[in-house]
Amino acid sequence: MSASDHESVPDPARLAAWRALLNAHAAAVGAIERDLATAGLAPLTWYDVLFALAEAPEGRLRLHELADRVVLSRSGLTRLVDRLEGAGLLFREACPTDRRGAYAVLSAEGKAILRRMWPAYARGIVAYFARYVSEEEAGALTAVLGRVAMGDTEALRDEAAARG
Amino acid sequence: MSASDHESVPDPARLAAWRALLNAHAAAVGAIERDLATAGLAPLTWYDVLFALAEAPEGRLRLHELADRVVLSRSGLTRLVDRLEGAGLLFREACPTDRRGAYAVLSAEGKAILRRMWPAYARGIVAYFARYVSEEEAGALTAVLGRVAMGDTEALRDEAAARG
DNA sequence: TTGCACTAATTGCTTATGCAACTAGTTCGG
DNA sequence: CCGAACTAGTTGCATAAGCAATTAGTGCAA
Repeated sequence: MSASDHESVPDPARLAAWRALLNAHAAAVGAIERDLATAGLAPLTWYDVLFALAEAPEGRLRLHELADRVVLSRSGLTRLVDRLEGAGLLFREACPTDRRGAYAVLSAEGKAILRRMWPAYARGIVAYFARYVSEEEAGALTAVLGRVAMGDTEALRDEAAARG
Repeated sequence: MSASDHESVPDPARLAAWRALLNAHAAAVGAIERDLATAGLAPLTWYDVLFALAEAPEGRLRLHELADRVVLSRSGLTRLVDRLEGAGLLFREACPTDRRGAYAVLSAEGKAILRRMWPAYARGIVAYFARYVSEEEAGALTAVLGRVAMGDTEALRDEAAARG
């Protein structure tokens, strides 16, 4: 490492991994998205939102929490929730303790759509991703990519800790 | 595995890996894209195209090849090339052996932009991705995700082989 | 209690992307 | 040589996503 680099340039191995991540994501997501559309089903982003709600207690989440989980900007989430609400898959509910806020609440129809989408989505995950990944590799991927996904949050916490 | 599953549902380990892939990609790409925009630089897709051209012999590639490399639809690529051509970073050139076709050719200014973007992009890759990945993990990621990225092509070849 | 800095969500605007349809050109069988 | 099937690239249309600005509400500090 030269003095001027400050570790700011990735080495070839990590760079190759980065390019592989971009290509794998684009190929797999693109293919799954196409299959879902062909089958007349909702797009992946809809599934992500409905799934996040289904996982949450009482099937409800504040909009900003939802934005974090599906990794979408606030404005993007507002409009995505608009579309889902228009389709009857969820509804907004005012937050009693904070009058600015709203919950997104999964509706019965939303749950039904979630169940209906899963088989097709699962087939896509297997056909375009899981098929190429061994059990051990899956564990490794989860560990590494989990750290990458947490990056933002972690960095913020680190900075806060350094400051405070 | 039940008889009706036909391996069409991913096991928990691979499913977790899939979700980690989605989240890691969204977080890292989003952060890098934001940093580039803040620095007044071109978006990632521009870099990808210019880079693909820079790698190709004579800095030129047929448009459909370019579409494959950057994993974009044909129409998407047409418009992306429009924007890059408008910015003077590349130009179209008619293909002498196929009058339907065109090359995208990297311009001198395109090369310059590519060089100018790299430091910022590299910093982003390190800060939001490489930082969380060890050398061995990088190798494993490249291998696994490389297979995933190749998926499409491979599947088509397999089918062709099975048919022929 | 009043004012100020902050957060939650939405909206206007701009840009990016895909599908389907189209034009143009190639290729191959008969 | 001719037409049918295919490929290259572009365009119309619809949709998705982000930033910046806006509205509304919270909470802390003097």
